[in-house]
Amino acid sequence: MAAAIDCFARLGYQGTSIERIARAAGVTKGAVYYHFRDKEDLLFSAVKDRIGGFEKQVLEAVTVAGDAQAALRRVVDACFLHATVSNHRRFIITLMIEALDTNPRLSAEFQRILRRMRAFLADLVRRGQGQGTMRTDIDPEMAAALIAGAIIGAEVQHYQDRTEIDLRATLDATLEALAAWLAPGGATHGIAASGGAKTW
Amino acid sequence: MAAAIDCFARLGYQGTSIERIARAAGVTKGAVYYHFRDKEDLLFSAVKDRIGGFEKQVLEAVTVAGDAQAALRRVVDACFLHATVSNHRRFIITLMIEALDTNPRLSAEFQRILRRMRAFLADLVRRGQGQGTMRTDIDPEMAAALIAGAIIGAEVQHYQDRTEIDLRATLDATLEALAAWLAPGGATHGIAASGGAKTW
DNA sequence: ACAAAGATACTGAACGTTCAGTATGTCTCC
DNA sequence: GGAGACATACTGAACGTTCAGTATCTTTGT
Repeated sequence: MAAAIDCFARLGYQGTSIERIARAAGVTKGAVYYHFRDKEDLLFSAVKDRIGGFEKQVLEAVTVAGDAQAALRRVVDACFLHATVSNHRRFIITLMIEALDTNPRLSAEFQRILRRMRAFLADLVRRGQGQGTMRTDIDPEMAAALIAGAIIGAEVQHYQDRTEIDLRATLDATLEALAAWLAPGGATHGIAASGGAKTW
Repeated sequence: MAAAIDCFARLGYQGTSIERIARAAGVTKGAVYYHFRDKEDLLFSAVKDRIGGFEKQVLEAVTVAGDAQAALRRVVDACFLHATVSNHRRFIITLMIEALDTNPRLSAEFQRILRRMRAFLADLVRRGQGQGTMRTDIDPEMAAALIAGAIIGAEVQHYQDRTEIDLRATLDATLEALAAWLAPGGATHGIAASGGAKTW
């Protein structure tokens, strides 16, 4: 299944043949079909088993903390980790885009994953707003979409151009930019931020 | 070729059969092979002819202006336009990701496209810094990567979840966030919602 | 003015290959 | 010796590609 995830992440679902996965795993096609009903079963098993596990790990590793800004940093760190040591993040992005109009069921699965991610990030922003460390005139849902988008955008560019886009540096800069935007005191219109503002 | 771009953008290169393109164009497979040497030729022609045209149009539409912030807004607007009225933006993103490990030549082409885009955005930031409307302690190249990433991330999420991610609103919020980050003197200014030029 | 000659745009039917899926054989360990 | 864990050989369908043939325009010679 690790071989499958790697192949799917790099070549896409349609670009990966069962035989290729089998060879990468050091077995033959028959072995694959012994463990999985068909190609789609292998795909979904990979998504639920590994990607679901990764997602859980990321979210759980963060809910412990108190400071919203620090938690945001840890989310980004977790994404960086799973984008570099394994191919889990690229798997999600690649398959997500490929599945859009070709596999409605898988696409719905990824929709749920991204929604959970955004809901989690929105909660994080709400927490920051409650703590007074984040602007209150920003919609948490929208902030979550921007944070998720910034991470995804950084990853996509990194996968496409590893020599020009250093993922670690780009994600750090992304965090900095998000912090500057989310920091209280920069309200454009509406409610002024509450006190205790501090950059970190 | 319009039919090919639409199919490629939605189903990917490997997910699109020549016959599907032909049917979408109201002809048969033979007609496609009369105009294009092979499937890859069709793909590259589509990239160079249409996507290159879009890119040119975006860059030209912006170089006229003086205000860097307004120019940034127009870049985003152009991306929005080509993401909604045609499928050009989705074509780029979909094919870019699919090509990474499956079509080195195409991947190099997209690498050049993204690099041009970032170089252009970096120049834009440099202009803003020269005008005193943007912070000078930010690396223009890095800012360009973040801007491009934010746009790409917004688009990806929109394609994946059109009901939750409104592209126009998300891009507007992205602009606002970028403006808050890029604004000189810490966080004092945002960008006014939609509307004409603004003094900074 | 008009027909012969050729270019252009396309059709429909093949062909070769790839690949998901299946059926059956083989080995190993309890 | 039988069941689990594979390997091997094969099938059917889809797909990229080629090609002979056809219809419609365009040019040219008389």
